[in-house]
Amino acid sequence: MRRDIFQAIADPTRRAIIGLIAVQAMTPNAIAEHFNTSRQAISKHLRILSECELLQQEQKGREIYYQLELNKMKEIDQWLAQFKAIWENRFNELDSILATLKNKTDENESTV
Amino acid sequence: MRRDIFQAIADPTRRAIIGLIAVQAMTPNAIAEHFNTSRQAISKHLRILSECELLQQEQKGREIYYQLELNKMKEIDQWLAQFKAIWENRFNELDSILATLKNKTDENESTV
DNA sequence: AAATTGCACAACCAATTAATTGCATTATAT
DNA sequence: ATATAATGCAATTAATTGGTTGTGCAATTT
Repeated sequence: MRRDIFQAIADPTRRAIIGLIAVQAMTPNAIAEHFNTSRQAISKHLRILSECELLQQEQKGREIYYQLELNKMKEIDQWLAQFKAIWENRFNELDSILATLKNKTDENESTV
Repeated sequence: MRRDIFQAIADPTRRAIIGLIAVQAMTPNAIAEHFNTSRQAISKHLRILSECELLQQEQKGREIYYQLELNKMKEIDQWLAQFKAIWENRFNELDSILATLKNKTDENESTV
């Protein structure tokens, strides 16, 4: 059982669940109403998300309200950060290339 | 065959490959040297990444240089944006709560 | 107290995955 | 021309996944 956040968000149903409970806490039944699978299947997804520490849960009588643990989501952002660094860097490089080209053009124009 | 970027990054080996070729273009053999699996296994991962449009490739003789298509990586960032919006919002809420508390305290202090 | 509701867990099953081994193909070196 | 190197593709296999149905348990409702 690999069980990390990247595997958690690999499944489209789980991503949809994450989207739902990011906004407000919901019970498994309420979540299941948004999909055309069984409540048990949703329960399984919730267990996986839970094992990845992506869920906060609050028991209220026989109902359990699940909500997204937003802090855990930041781990994805942290992984992405290294690539963001690269693409912003490339963008800057492109920028300076364009600037150089523009200067060249300006020089040529001024000599015409 | 689901084949989206989230499924692509679910596999730890693929994430490692992505990390490698983000910096510089590499051939399958060169990539495979970083792992203790067969070259064919890496080739398969590359195909999956390619099907997700995560790769740029450049043929040089019999070698193929693969590099990461950074723009595609931004799709993950775009998906994350909705949650970022929420967590920044929560942070602001917390901020204002703290501010309110502080004001209350100040008031109390001033009355003492 | 009995029926119902909300939930988790277990057993099972089909589909998918990631890996391996064994080719085939094209480009380079001898 | 022939051997070798770099790569992709196909078949096979074991493990994992995502789903289903069935069961049990605790909290409500009647």
